[in-house]
Amino acid sequence: MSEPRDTAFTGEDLETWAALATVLEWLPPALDAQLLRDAELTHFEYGILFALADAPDGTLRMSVLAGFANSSLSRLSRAVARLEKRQWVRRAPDAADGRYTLASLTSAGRAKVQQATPGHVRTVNRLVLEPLTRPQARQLREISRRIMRAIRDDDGWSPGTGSGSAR
Amino acid sequence: MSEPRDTAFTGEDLETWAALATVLEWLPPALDAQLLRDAELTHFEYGILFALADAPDGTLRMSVLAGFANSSLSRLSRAVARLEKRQWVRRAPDAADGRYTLASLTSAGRAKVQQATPGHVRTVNRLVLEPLTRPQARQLREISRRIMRAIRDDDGWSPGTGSGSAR
DNA sequence: CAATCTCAGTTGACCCGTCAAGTCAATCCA
DNA sequence: TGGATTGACTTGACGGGTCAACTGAGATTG
Repeated sequence: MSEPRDTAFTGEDLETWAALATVLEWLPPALDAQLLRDAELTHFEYGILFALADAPDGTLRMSVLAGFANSSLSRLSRAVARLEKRQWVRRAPDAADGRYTLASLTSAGRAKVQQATPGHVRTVNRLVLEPLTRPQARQLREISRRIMRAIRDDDGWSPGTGSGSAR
Repeated sequence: MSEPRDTAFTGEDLETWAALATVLEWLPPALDAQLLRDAELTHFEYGILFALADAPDGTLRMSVLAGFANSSLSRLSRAVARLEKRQWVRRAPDAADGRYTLASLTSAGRAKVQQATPGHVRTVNRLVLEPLTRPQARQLREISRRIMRAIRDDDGWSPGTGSGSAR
């Protein structure tokens, strides 16, 4: 009941893609909206604080943090600058090797994550997990992983490592 | 094997969410990258041209187009201005009612969509559809719809209709 | 022990999106 | 008929992201 997957979508595939595309478009803003409203934090900034909160001493090298946040170094640099201005993060050169920069959560920053987390978790549950049956959640995990793998294998494309890299 | 879904993720839910979050972060840039490389078009701009190409006379009111593109009117206005500068779209006030603006595909614009479509379709197939089994694709459609519904019902939140709208 | 290289991180220029304030045509009353 | 209103865009100011320099610390090498 369906055609070779190439230069045109079959009706079924088209609907699948349209549905996923809509989620891709709506979910991130919806998540951002909740965090912004309740904690004045973008999802990306929340992710930074959350990663730091889980790290020993609440401290991580910028480049490692960029890995956790799936972010280019330059994006991270600007985001951490914002968080620093709000006193939730501090930066200092690594005493052991001055090439690295260590980002650390302040205690105000730790308080912020703790305050922001429950609402965010509830939102993810409400918008993503609760609408699904258990088997669907399990499928979603597997589906997502397959798509991730496809993207990673596609052409060596992966989230920017930063800026440089002239090949 | 799992807990009440509230202030903390169970391991399983955490993995599901982490996997989906990664797709949310990687897939749109991957799609954009292909279109940008092969057609110098963002996914959003492509969507505009595509919607116009499907419309009678290749013409649509800006506000209707905004609906198709899931976009605020102001975002659309800027994007169409870019497409107009590249001669793929023309704008003119609706002769029948000067409050409306009609956006029309030029013939160069129609050629552009036709040239860009096959590569884009192939990319969506490669990154999303082909990695999945048929039942998974079907599940993904249902899962996406459930999430869409949850977002829409959440609090009346829906993609911005534009800017105005106090309240 | 300099000249060079490498690599982490920062920053300037620019692009795109949002929000809020215009603009302007049509319509609605008074 | 003319002054407010409504609704469809458009636009200025601004925030945040990317890319491509740039900076500066440590490793490498002659």
